[in-house]
Amino acid sequence: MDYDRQCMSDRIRSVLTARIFDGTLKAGDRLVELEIAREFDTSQTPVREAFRELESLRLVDCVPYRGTRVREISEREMVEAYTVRGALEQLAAELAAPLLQGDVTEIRQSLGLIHAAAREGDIEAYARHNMDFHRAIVVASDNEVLIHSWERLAFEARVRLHLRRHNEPNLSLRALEHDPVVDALEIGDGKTAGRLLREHAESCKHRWCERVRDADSQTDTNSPDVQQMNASCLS
Amino acid sequence: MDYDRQCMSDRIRSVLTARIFDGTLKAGDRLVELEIAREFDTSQTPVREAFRELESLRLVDCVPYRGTRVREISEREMVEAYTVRGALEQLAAELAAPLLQGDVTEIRQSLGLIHAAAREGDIEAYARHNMDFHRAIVVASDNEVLIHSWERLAFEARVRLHLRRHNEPNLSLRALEHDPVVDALEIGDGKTAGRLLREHAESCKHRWCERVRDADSQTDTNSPDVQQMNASCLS
DNA sequence: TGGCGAAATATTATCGATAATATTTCATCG
DNA sequence: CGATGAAATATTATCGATAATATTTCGCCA
Repeated sequence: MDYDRQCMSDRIRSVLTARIFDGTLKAGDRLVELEIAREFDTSQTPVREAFRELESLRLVDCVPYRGTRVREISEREMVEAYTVRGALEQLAAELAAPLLQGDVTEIRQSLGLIHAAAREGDIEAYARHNMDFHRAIVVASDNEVLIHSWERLAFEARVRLHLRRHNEPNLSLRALEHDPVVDALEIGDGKTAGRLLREHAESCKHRWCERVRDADSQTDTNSPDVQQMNASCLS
Repeated sequence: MDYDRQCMSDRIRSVLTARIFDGTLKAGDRLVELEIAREFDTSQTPVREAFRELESLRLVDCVPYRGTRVREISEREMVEAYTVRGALEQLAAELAAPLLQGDVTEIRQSLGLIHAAAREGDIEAYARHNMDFHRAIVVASDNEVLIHSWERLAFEARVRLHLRRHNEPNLSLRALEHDPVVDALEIGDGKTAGRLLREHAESCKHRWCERVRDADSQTDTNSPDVQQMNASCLS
């Protein structure tokens, strides 16, 4: 049997997800069912199903009889997500440390790629490898529910949003925060690794807040709205 | 405008959710689209949309061209969920404590109802008020992302499953674990409240594990499969 | 008797059309 | 002019039917 079978609705969902992640679809953009149906040369039905899934991933908002739009990610939600992420990754590190038994080769490999991307100033690559790094730790916890909860934060979108906000002045400096985490995991010290990861999340959050404040004060007179800000970030 | 508008698919979703929670639909049960469509006197389309939402709530499993079933909740997943729940509620307490400013009236009210239900041996009421208690703390964190992550654990189903596993020998004793949490919150000690909540989740997890072990050793010869176990628990 | 494969059956995935609802346009009136 | 509301338009929600796929039944043969 063909288990890789893909329904039309699944294809549509992945394409739309990718577009939201890569910024082709910006926060607030309207998604019209028949338009997308035409694009995929299909009927309305699979498009609607795709929308429902995107909605439960919190990537879009559906309002009955009024349509579907790419969800705004408010500054507040961003901060909240960092907080939750910190707690989940702390737990992940604590669970992962005894399971890894000192074998952090995979995680250290991601770390190497992070540093390389930082040196070259490649923001896209940095974001990707950064996600891989954090995901590797979460997956190492071997707790499916935790992995699922973490994935649902859809941090990928948020990380890219974050890095594009302004050109990160010092990507390499930021990358260095990851090193002691791996060192702690290697010697099986989950508590320390967890604490460091949580602090890392907090420091990312604070950097984000500072930037938003800076950006707001610059454009204070004519554009104080978060909605606009997010739209431009994702583009 | 009528913002309470309910689509057919939403109605179907809520009814099916309720049936899964209250045990009318048991783990493993098949859900046939046209059967449900007939029952609600509607077409297949809204039923399918409802299924998609239930799937993203992890209440059912959909396999392309093979149908939809109520999801099994394995023993392992149960344990994993307790672990994640502990971490999320710990964070919630830490965030909530400074915001509550000593006002724990609502939380203490839930606690009273928990004790009352425990005294009367009313398992349904205990489960309900227990959820209200924990939710009240999570909501008090005022972190939407955290609240959402916690709700998604769909702990309601799991708590009922847990309590019905066998008649809880001492509901009142168990209820007492909640009291020091509220005391800590009242004096603004979020760290302690959080630690206690996490320990509470751990102790629930361990009680659960012991029971599963007991039940397994009893029926060891003819029914060692978790699948069957969960099915009967939900009934 | 038991395994194999083709028809029969059951069910899901998708379609094209229509009903229900929201939004826009625009003529009318004060 | 600006407000108002009815028609026109756009879009979503649902329908009934069909195509695609999986499962079952059952006759056939070794």
